Amino acid sequence: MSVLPTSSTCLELAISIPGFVSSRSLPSSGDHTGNGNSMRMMMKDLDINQVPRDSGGGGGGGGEEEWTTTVASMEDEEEETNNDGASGPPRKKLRLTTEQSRILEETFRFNHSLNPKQKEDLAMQLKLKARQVEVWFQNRRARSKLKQTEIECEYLKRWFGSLREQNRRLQKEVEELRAIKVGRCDEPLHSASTLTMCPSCEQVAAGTSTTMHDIDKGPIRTTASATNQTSLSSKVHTIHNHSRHPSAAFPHKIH
DNA sequence: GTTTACCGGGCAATTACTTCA
DNA sequence: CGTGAAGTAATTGCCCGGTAA
Repeated sequence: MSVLPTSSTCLELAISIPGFVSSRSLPSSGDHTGNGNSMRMMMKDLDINQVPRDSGGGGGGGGEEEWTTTVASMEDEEEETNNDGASGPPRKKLRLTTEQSRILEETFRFNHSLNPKQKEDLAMQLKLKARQVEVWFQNRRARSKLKQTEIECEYLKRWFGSLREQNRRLQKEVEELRAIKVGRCDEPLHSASTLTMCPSCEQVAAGTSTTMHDIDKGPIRTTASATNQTSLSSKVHTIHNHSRHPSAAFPHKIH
């Protein structure tokens, strides 16, 4: 795992987390209604599979116009119209009805991809083409993944920020300890009354002939810094422990 | 058993259309 | 009314696994 700030002043991250799998399609009950379009759709519950037969005229007539379903016929028309050159008619875009969207979302909750039979059945139920159902699921998976990525990115940004803050505090503490060490240059180095080790380092030291940790090489605790809430060594240990698997602690998962 | 060609499905990137503020 | 932003349906191109020859 590496979290590399692209710049020191910016929180943009270049992240690579070995073994971290980003939101492998799981049934979702969360965000599927989250797109802002549902409100628009509610307000304008128009069956956009249908277009006015007289596309040129009318002008705001609206409700009384005669509508004709284009979905089923669009493909047929495609084959005809595609022949007449590169500049064919402008691509018409389907807008799903609220009911179609609801059913698609409902299906997506239980199944993030469909087999051909399911696709065909759903298409028939929704009066859409199988290809349209397929495209919807494809786009829906992409949206789901995007949302998950955004959440993870947000989390990593916060994590990076707290690590940076932690690092800043530790750097400061190191400076303080260095200052203390320099100030005591004259004193004997084996002053056990003023320098102690953290328990784990003490164990290691007991098995060796080490009598003193260099501040740059290993943890050291002074009576002065011990009066602070946490020692440098314990902080280092904390960071070791906490920093190892940040991705394991992702609080939110989109399903 | 291995290689090759073909096919279908999924995905990323992109385009294009629609709606709204 | 024109415009930009946002949302999303649709397209394109590539990759990969399965399968038959």
